[in-house]
Amino acid sequence: MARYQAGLRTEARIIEATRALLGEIGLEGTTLKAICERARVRAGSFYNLFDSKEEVVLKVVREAITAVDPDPAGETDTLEELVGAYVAFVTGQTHLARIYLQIAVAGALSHDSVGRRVLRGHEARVARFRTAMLREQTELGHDEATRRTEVLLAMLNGLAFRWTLEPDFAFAEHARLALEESLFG
Amino acid sequence: MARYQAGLRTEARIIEATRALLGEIGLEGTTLKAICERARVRAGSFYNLFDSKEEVVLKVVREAITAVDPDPAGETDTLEELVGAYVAFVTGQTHLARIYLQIAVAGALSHDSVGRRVLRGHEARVARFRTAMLREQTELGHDEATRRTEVLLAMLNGLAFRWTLEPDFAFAEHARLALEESLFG
DNA sequence: TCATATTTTGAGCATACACTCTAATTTGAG
DNA sequence: CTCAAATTAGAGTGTATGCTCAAAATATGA
Repeated sequence: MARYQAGLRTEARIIEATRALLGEIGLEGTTLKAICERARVRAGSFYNLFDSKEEVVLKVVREAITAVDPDPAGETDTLEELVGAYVAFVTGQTHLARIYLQIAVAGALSHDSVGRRVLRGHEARVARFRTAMLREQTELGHDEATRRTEVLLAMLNGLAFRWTLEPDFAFAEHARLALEESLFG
Repeated sequence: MARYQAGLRTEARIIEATRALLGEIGLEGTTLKAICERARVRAGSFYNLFDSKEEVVLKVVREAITAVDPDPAGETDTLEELVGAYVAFVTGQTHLARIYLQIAVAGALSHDSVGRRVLRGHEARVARFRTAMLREQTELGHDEATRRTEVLLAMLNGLAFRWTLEPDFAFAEHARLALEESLFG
């Protein structure tokens, strides 16, 4: 399995091309031909490195699902920091954010394992946000905190969704202000 | 253009089949073959009634986009009624709700006119929710009401999105309770 | 430099797709 | 009942897709 440098570089180019296509054009437009053209590679080279188109796509999709939860090791986050991290991800990693939203809605229907993965990621996020919320509002019960966390995350996802429709939408501002004044603070 | 009954029934079957497939399997799985099988029709019959597959799909998609804003004539709605209508749509018209979310995220990227249509629908909804909000909280300025409306709608879309991942999710309850306690009341 | 492993090529394959065409059947108004 | 119009069937077309394969080109360690 020892590999040459050329192969590793090609693999990286293919992954990058797939990520860009998924984010810019979507699942439908991410064909093998498109990936190969963007990565400047012939089909044969592609299949020397990957078993199938699905393999790269899923690799990138998993990357996107994971990336929605940045710094998963962090234990001392405040709610504000967590929201800030989410905003930073969406506005920074545009491609991955778009892929995440697409997959979560469309991919969940078709590919079952992807749907489960998205759900697991969401549940982990709920747990992390809830911990932060309970630290700041100790009077809340576990269930009540869960409920509010779900609503907060729904709001963030909804704002990301809104920003997908119109890139000029002031995503960060809406998220920040809504957090400040609402029931979540 | 006078039509026979048989043709009208077939057309309805095709539309219904397309709607079901889009809602259950998604855009990717909604092939001509699948539509024809579900509608019990051969390809020839399909093309006797529609110019292209895209025509039916767009017809159903437009239907979904419009349906997200039920009772658009209503003038005396309260915020609570508007939220209730949204919840009723999502939980009642499952197929259309799923299609709407899919299209808004994925379709908006590919088919530009669809993206614009979704955005227009959203803006109309913002206007209607804002009117209701201003009626109940007269101290709010126009901009502040717009901002809060965007957040409220983002929350509703996000909860719908969440419910897409897990049909057992208590969508209606979360929406109702969040409205009651939050900054929107 | 040589030998071997890896990578690249590009023509080509099978399949699934959206769509067409003509002949046959069914409909419904007169 | 008649007959033109509407509908249907289903084999068939062209194209795009994901993918294969054998041979050529290139990289790496000794």
